[in-house]
Amino acid sequence: MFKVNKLTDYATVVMVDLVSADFARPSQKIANNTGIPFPTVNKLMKNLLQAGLVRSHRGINGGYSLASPAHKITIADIIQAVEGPIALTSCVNNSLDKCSYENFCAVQGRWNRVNKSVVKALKKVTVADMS
Amino acid sequence: MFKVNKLTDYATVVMVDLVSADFARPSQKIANNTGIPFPTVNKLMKNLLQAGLVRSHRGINGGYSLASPAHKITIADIIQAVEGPIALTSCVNNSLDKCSYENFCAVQGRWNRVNKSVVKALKKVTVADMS
DNA sequence: TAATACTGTACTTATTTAGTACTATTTAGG
DNA sequence: CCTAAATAGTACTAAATAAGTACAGTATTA
Repeated sequence: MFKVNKLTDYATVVMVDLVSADFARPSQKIANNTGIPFPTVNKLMKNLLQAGLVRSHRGINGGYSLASPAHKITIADIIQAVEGPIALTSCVNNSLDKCSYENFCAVQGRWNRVNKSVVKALKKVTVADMS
Repeated sequence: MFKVNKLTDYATVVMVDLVSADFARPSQKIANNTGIPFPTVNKLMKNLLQAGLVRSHRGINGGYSLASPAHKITIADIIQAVEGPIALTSCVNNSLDKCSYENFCAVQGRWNRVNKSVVKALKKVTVADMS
């Protein structure tokens, strides 16, 4: 089936949970709020942090908070944070894979258009829309 | 990474190849034209046939041909033929999966909007556009 | 300085995808 | 009516990916 990773799904739930956080919210609290297992939340937060979607605060009273306003963070951002660049096929420009048929392929480059179109759709929906 | 199956990618290549077929074109010829392994083409054709995207003719001089004009077959059609219903997450209406968090999930139903938007984008590009 | 909470890495298991093989069935043409 | 060409259907194996878990390390604040 054509779908996003489960982790990406979880990530949107986490992000939506953080919308209501006035201060830093620890992973454990996020896990409790959302029902996502604690270790999984931990794993997720690392990705979201590296992508700059959340800010972290260590030590007592530490935790995570959104790095930008909810209406500025898009589904495309979250997918990219968790799964890396969006590339529907390996022949799309920013793909990490390499297509072995590249040299004689009849649809060479055509997927770029599809990819762009999908990314555009994913950029239209924000965390604010999801909550 | 967020991407379609390799088989879906292959399927578009096959469909594009069939655009130039005046008569039924056998799997073996399609395999030669595209570089996709023969057994894989065979597997693919079954999916495309069941979805009604191609027509088949058995026996000598048999093969496959497009069931509709190239500009009426979309990328969304091909993805659905190969991968089943498009459901970005298991909480999307037409998903075959079942979400275990459904009852208390904060983003319940919100993915439907994203899904619709993506499907719309995928319906805009046709086999004719890819060739 | 002790408790809390993030950081980073590595590992195991489960699931999905990709590729292959084989048998049955249909059809055109000699 | 028989044979060769080609699809139809099922089942299996292996490889790749995703999901979940564990644990040792580092920073911060009370």
